[in-house]
Amino acid sequence: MKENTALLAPLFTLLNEIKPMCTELREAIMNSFEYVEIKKGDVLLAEGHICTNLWFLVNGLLRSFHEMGEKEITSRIMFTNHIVISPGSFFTQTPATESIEALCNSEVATIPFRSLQKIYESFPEFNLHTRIITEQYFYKQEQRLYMLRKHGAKEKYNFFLDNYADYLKDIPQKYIASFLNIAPETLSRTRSKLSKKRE
Amino acid sequence: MKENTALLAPLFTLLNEIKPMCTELREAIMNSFEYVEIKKGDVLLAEGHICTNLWFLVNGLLRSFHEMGEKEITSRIMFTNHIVISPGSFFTQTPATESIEALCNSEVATIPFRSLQKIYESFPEFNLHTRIITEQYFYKQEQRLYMLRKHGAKEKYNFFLDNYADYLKDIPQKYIASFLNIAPETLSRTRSKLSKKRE
DNA sequence: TTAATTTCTTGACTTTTGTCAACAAGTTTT
DNA sequence: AAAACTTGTTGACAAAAGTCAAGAAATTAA
Repeated sequence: MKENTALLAPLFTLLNEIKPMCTELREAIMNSFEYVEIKKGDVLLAEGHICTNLWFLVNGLLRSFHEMGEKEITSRIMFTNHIVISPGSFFTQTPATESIEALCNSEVATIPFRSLQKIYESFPEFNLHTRIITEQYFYKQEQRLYMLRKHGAKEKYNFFLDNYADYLKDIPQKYIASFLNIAPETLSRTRSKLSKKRE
Repeated sequence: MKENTALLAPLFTLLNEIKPMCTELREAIMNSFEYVEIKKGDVLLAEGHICTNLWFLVNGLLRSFHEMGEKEITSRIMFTNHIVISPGSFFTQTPATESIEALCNSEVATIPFRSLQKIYESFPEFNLHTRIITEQYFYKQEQRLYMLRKHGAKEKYNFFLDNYADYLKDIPQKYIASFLNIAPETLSRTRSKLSKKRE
């Protein structure tokens, strides 16, 4: 598990910025994570299953999605250094209403829910770190809500450009469209209008 | 401050269900809250100000909103026993991008950010409680995101009925409309169609 | 590399929702 | 209680986005 040290460095930076952790806690965390390589299209979590693991996305791109009628809605797009769970399912250990899959070959470090609970029991001070992290993700979600309330495909797509520009080429457009809650055709037209303006 | 005992009972029920708290912690919390009565239309937090307080809504109805172009968007509707903050502003103590106001005469118990931090310092175990609560609110927010992705005014309004039926009469329709991200006229028409179907 | 499959683009058309405006119904205020 | 103001309803129309379909472009598989 020594190799975890390097892979999890960004995670530990994050945690130590919140509050430096004692050696024992660091090791407990380190030893609870397992490194996994996943391929494009691999499903980390399938709808109906319990999200028993938390993933730290060491490198790559994931999306969560769920069925809406006949169509598939992309609910989140997660990139390198993201902490990934299906919130409702992980927090309460009940079946997930969404799936999570890899958009490209990715590397993740994963920790089971049970291991995380044991860490909480052994190191109550770790609750501080996860409280802060949850607050941060909470706030990001607020911003996503704000985006969905924007009227106009143009404005929604601009929000996407502002926040996900680096990953633009790696995300199929149909997923971006459903993430923005617009039809793929509408996104296509919006993009072509925007590029004409730039000429 | 004795009277706080009764007013905060629902809050303590919530906290004790997560994990029973020691007497000292209970008292520290109790003594940090201040009881305030607010009137319909009172503004608890104004856009641009820092959200320095957390409120526990003992009784009443609040909404958060922000300007979008020329219009006002209602972002949240909060009722009795809700914990109320402006997330981004409270967590990071930076100016809020939204306002919070009372939709009817309400009673709140309020605790300053600083007092809360002192409690965290004196009782690190309290992080567990707020972590769990943040997780719960996080999940509720996911459901709101799910709602906004629903197509059709009808479906959005039905979501509202499912989740806020009890408060329907106390919330002006124009606020419901902006909460659902539809024009007030559209909501009015949707409602009349629905009531015709029921005949 | 070619064939097969998937994704993206574009056009024509439909549906939904937004906008503006006038009026009705409620609330407040005086 | 009447006047002033706000909120909700309804109609006519405009704008935006969704749907269906066909073909182009790009990916993936053979």
